[in-house]
Amino acid sequence: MLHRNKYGKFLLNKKEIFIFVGFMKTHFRKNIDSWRRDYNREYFWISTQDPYYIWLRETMLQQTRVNQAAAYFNSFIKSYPTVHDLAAADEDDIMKLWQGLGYYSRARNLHTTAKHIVEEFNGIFPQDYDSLLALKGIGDYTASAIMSFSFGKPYVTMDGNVIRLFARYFGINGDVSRKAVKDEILRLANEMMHSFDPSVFNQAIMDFGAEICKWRSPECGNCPLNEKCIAFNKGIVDQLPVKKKKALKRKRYFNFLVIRSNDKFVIEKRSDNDIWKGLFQFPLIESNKVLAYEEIKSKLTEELKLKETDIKVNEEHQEYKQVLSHQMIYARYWTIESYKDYKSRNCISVDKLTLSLYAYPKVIDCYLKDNILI
DNA sequence: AATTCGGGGGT
DNA sequence: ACCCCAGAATT
Repeated sequence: MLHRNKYGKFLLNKKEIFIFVGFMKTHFRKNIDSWRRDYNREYFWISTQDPYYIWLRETMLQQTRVNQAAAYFNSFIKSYPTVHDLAAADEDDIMKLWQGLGYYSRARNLHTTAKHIVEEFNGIFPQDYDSLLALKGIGDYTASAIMSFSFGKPYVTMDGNVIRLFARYFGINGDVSRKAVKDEILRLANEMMHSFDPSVFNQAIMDFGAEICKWRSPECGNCPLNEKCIAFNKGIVDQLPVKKKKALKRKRYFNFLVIRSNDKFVIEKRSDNDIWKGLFQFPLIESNKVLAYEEIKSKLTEELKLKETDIKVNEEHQEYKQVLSHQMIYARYWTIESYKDYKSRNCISVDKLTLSLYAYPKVIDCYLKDNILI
């Protein structure tokens, strides 16, 4: 059935491909079904089809491991048991509860969409894909998750696990960051789902990707799909899926000014379209290199308009490094004794005892825990 | 299509 | 070091 073309690749005519893929589909469906029947993954969240819970859970799981999101999910449903509670919440409180989970636009979009559902839809989630997709923070994956897990409709949740599983099983060697390649995988997955319970199928393929068809050291030896898995039979499992290399990280130097007078501290909310939008920090001077003591002192008068007679700057050598997906943050801290209340930029003055009520990025939270709140 | 949004964890 | 993670929004 298989013969080679002049490039050495296997070539099939249309009819042969149809039959070949048909065999693979039957094999996949049969074996993924028997696998998931024996499989029992422990989940930390309650078993439910409530779209509010599904939406919240799937939003937290975007680019986030199950184990990392679980505790956050539980604290959210405790503080905000319904979409009405979330809609009525103070955004700073939501951010505080989200602190540490990352991708903070998710938390802001969560609030926006909760308010939208309460005000426009009387608290009822829309039950069609396009209406869900139109909501802030809901993309293809999350819309499909709500459609299948809450409403039992046949939409494939094509996450990283599913892309990896299908790229390997069908030996797809196109760059999976390209839309055409993802569309092809989605088409195959949709055919596979046919006549399955959509929620069972989605759960099965995502669990399978996470537990068996793992990125590194996948369990091909025990894999119930290995008989027809193209990547396995060609010995190229570790080469799939194909993805473009990541860009280099930008380096940024953050000089935080810990301004205190008596037991008051100055913090400000990040509002630019930049990392950590909506979180609080100490007043910041950013630079493209490490700044020396004298340079900091001159910037204080320039950028923060602090008078030298009103302050006393203490040298601080501690540095925290924070690695993000696209940036390296080198954070330094300068303690400043201020003899007057500092009021400038969008700063607020906060008592030491209430500092912990605000949401901070990790570099600030760690500094507070190590040096202030001890 | 490419880039940018965190932070934790595996290899 | 490097890459991934139950992705989405923006440019």
